Amino acid sequence: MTVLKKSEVKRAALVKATINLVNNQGFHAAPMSKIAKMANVSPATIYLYFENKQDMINQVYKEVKAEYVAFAFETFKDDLSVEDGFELVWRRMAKYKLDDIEKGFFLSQCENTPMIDVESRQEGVKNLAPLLDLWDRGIAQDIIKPLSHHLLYAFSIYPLAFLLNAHKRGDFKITNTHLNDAYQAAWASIKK
Amino acid sequence: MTVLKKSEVKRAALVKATINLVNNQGFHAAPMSKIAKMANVSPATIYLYFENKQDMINQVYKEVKAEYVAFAFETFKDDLSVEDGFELVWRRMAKYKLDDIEKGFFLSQCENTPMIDVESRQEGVKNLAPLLDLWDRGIAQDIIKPLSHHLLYAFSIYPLAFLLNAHKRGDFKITNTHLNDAYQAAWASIKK
DNA sequence: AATAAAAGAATAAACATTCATTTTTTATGG
DNA sequence: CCATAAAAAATGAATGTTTATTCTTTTATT
Repeated sequence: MTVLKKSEVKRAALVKATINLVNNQGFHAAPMSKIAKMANVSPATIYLYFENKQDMINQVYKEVKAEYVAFAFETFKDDLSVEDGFELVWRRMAKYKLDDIEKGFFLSQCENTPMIDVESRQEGVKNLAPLLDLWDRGIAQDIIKPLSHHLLYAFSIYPLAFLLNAHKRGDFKITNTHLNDAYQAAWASIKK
Repeated sequence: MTVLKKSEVKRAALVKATINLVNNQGFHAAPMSKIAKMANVSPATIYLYFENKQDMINQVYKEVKAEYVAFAFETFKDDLSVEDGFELVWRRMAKYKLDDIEKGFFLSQCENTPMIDVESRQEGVKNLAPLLDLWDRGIAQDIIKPLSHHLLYAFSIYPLAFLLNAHKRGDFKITNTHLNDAYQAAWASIKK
């Protein structure tokens, strides 16, 4: 087990508290004082780790996004077929978000709000490069529709965010069957 | 031309200002004072039309959502085939959001945040009943995959929100070709 | 003993909401 | 059609809280 320096423990608690509060109350109702309290830390301590609230939310977003994509591609190998590669990555993405609903939901929420700075968002998107490469390979091989990355993303990856929200709200329980159906729908929408 | 009572004019200006500010700064950075200024109205006037900020955002959401669905189904007829009916409604939804990007983006933003009250969200969802009926018809006729409404929505309608956001941010311009491609992808994901 | 990390209390600005007046609209009687 | 009084709508300024952030002191680490 890795031993964390004290400071890393506190920082992690702050990140976790931020995600939780933003998820459940919204950014507007997640004051620094509450975040500090939830992380068992003094408000002043936050400013040892983050410049200000905006910097905090940006850092949290970038970290979670990077972790998410790293997880999704962890077991990916270049010699997989496009279809197998896509399925693998898609399922890892789903797994990441379902195994840590809070982080998954946080990412969803960040997709649509002006909460995150433009630069941070762009940096978050950069992480997706391996997926875009995979799609390009698929397009070259005539397996995937020759569409803009935006369209491919919108129809194959983005829908997960909706399902996750419904799941977290309790409107809808994502079962294994649903997950399989969802994967089929994702693939059907982008395959040639 | 319908003549509006003075009050309806002011209320409409407030709604518009709210949508604009929430879209561009986020709920947390849309103070009542700014909303009032943008609507050319005194802050106190807001409270003649809305109970408080939360009530305001809920009302705005419900109104826009109702208008959106009404528009989408305006030209719908029960005697259309499932496929034609779906295409019609899908395209009307896209048209509504593209013709009024601000409202369209506002709706997208509302899908993922705890900004809107649970009850208001549920009321907004109720409007979609005709679409769910259409899907059920399609399922009964073996034209549409027998999936949960949540899945059908996630893959066929929800992706528009992503495209609209990218469009509004300037990352991506939705052309007619894109729109056709998007419709094809939407249909491919839900058709049997 | 020196340095770094953390804390609680203090500060100043921003905020949602209300209050006391003023302006505008509506209704009424000549 | 007008004058005017009552009612409604709208306002700017005030209120009391809440907020992000900083300051000074205390505690922990080196």
